[in-house]
Amino acid sequence: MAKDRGSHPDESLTGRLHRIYDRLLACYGPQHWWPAEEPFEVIVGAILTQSAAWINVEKSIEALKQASVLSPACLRQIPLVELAGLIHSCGYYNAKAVKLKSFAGWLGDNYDDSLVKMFAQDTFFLRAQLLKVHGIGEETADSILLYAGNKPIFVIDAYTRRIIDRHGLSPDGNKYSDYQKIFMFNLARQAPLFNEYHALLVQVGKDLCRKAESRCSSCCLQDEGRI
DNA sequence: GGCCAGGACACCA
DNA sequence: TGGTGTCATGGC
Repeated sequence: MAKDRGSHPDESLTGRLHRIYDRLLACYGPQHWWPAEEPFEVIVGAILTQSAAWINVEKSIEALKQASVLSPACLRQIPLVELAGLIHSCGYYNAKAVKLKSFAGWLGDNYDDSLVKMFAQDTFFLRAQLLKVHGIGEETADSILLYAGNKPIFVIDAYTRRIIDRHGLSPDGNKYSDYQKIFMFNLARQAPLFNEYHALLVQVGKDLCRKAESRCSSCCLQDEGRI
């Protein structure tokens, strides 16, 4: 699967993934993701955080709470322009308002606004259904399944790709699913593990971006290979 | 003032 | 199938 195992060619990919995880956990500690009070808030956050900084997403979610519209029924009912105004801070507000309404409409039509019913579906069937909803792509669908539904699906984002590439673990293909298979096929399929692992990858990815360099002498993974 | 942030979609070749 | 433009604010 991987082209290159970096500086530990004899070690299994599973072993390397576990070692990276252990280093990150020791360095950053538990991340306690997703930062939300309930599953529906996780889903709204997953849509709003698309290409946006989380700090700005938090402002939008707080605005939705203050306006008492953080529910599927209210999101369907509120005028589009008004909804866009509430989520102004996270950018792409017009597009994201449409996306929120699309999900709320789909949830009402298919599951009577019940996330319990929704998550009772087979995980991969549900993933396929979510991908048909306007505004929900692979990363957002997987974030919903993992962080709102506690399903063992690994989330791949730009940070994860960057870390994998820099460790010489790049898959043969460049598709989302190619990167996802690295984790799904080489780690135990446990939601708590996938939850913490992805959160830690985002954290170290942010650190690397702040340091604005591909090789980071102070990074806790520096002796793990090509970071 | 420029770049980037926990993407997705529409359009085109 | 892959590349490109668009959506857009806020912080550094």
